[in-house]
Amino acid sequence: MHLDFLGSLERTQTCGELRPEQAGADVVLMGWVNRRRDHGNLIFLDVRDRTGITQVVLDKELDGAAHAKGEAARPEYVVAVKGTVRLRGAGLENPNMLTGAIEVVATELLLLNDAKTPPFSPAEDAIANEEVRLKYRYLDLRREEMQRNFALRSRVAMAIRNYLVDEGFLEIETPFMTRSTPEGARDYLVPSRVHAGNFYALPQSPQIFKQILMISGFDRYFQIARCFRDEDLRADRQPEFTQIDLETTFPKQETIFRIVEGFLRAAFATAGVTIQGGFVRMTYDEAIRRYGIDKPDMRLPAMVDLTEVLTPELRTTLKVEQGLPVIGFTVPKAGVLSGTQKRALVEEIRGSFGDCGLDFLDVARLRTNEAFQPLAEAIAAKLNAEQIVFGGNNFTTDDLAIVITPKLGTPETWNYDPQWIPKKVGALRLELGKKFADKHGLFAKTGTARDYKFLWVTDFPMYEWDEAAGVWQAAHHPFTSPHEDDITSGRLVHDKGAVRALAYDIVLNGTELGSGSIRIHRKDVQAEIFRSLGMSDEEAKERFGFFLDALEYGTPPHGGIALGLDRIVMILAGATSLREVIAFPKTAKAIDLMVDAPTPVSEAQMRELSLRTVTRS
RNA sequence: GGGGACGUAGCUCAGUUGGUUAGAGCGCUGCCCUGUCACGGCAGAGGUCGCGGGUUCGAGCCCCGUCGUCCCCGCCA
Repeated sequence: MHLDFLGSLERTQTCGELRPEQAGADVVLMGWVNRRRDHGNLIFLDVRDRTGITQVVLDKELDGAAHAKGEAARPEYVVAVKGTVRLRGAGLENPNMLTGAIEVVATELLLLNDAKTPPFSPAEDAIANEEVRLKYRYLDLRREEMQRNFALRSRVAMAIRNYLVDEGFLEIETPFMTRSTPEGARDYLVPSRVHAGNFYALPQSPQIFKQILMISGFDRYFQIARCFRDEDLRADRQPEFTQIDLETTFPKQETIFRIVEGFLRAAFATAGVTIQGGFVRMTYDEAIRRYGIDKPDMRLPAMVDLTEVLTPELRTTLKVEQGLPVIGFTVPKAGVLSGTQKRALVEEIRGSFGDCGLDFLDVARLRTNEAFQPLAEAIAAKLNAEQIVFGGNNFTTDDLAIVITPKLGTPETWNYDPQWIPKKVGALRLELGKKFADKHGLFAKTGTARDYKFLWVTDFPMYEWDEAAGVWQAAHHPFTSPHEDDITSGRLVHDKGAVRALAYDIVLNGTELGSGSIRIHRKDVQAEIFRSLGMSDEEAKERFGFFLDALEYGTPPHGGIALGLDRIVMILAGATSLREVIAFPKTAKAIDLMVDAPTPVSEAQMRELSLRTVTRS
């Protein structure tokens, strides 16, 4: 195989831009062979780069040398084409291609590089399995969909940068090698060569640094920052991920909300999406009560409390214990279920609840039984009202309604934690929502604005009770400020369970996009929080001494937020895994299949770092 | 740490009750073809049925173990 050098040839156009207006022009295109169609004395080469595909014609009669090279060309060869743009003849246009009205008649073809037959073709729509894609990531990334995802990611990041810079934010970098910060995840550690037995930690977030930057008087900081957390992966969780991290001095919650809403509108605009209307606000308590989760997916109707609807008489008929809570929800457009389908669904729901003391009645079934008609109608009316509030369609027989109530002989569990029932039912709501997604179409990635339901969840509890350890833990991180009146009222000391944090999450379609808070800026309040978490002064000093020192030198009120860039892009790309928007992601076991990391290191490297491996039992 | 799905040709998959020589489409190789665009025609190559063990006269199929990928729970403020 003879390969050509580029010589003095320069690319004049990309493969996606030629139009009829350029007919007659002499051009030079460079790219990969997407497909080759060989008709003997006439060969078509589709040449691809990231902007698109252009059809190149190699005619033996017009140019025998170019044609001969075209015979040798194979998919994924890298070529340079010198030729003339020509309008395609009548009936020969390809309306499916942006460049389909023209073709380039080659006068010279250079084979710049050959290519082994790839394990899968970047030109095909069908995608290979995840393992092969990740091993040959460079080929997978050549696919049009992936090229589009990363172009989108670049535009989104740029839109956010521009917005924040315009709002007076400074982009400042913070260290990758630092010490453990107070997030709750496991750290990735970096051994120190100079200080045997000591380790840096990779940041789980730049939390403390950005607060220090506020103390330093930078007023407004942001960073598109890489963060590292050594926890098990999910489709929406990678061990290293990117946050849009920001902090400002003298903020109200509203200040943060306005900024975030502003850059999200800008970011979505670059993807061609106009965010309609406002961002819904909801307290944590309301989110749990109505959705059973702290990140509600509002594309589905909320749960409704039917406790009052079940009158004592109905409870007797239905054998539902008096006074116990009853929760209902609907799955829109699930369709009228056959008896068999209903029985299967019943079994499935029982299975998902397991032996946990919840039972359910389904309205569709009740409707067929005259004795239960009043209940069915009451429930339907109640669910209907709820749907109208959220702009959905009216409840019809196509909609599946599920009503959950504790069983007779309920275990203690639900009684001891008032959130237990709504959380359980909320999980079922999502499960069924996914199960019938094809029917209701509410999760479809159509790109229309109404598919994006934004939500601020506010007033998270400051503390959560750690049953195992028997102590109160910070629900957010220990620099989060409580509501001012929870401090002045004394609740901070006497009623920890009721203390609300000035913490907020931004949620989109059931995904937590970001989380932030107004921080503590006073040393006395900070000390009180540490004390309330059972942390001694010595311990606080040991872990955060430098930060407590900084707090004493004129710390302004400040607060901020961090949003997952990967998740934002994932949703905008219509993808269901972060791997689709991270160029070189890791597998569920945190392995990079392309570079094959992690690996053992040499004995010499280990010795230099004063490390030895031991077998963990 | 736990649960589930998957693993058969380069890729996507089929493979019946355990029974002859494990198939298809795409891709690949060679030849033919001047208007294709998922080109077409003819011919051909290509298999450690993830790996190890077991049951059996006989295992892609059954059993045990193990590895890998994916999804979920725990975990991740």
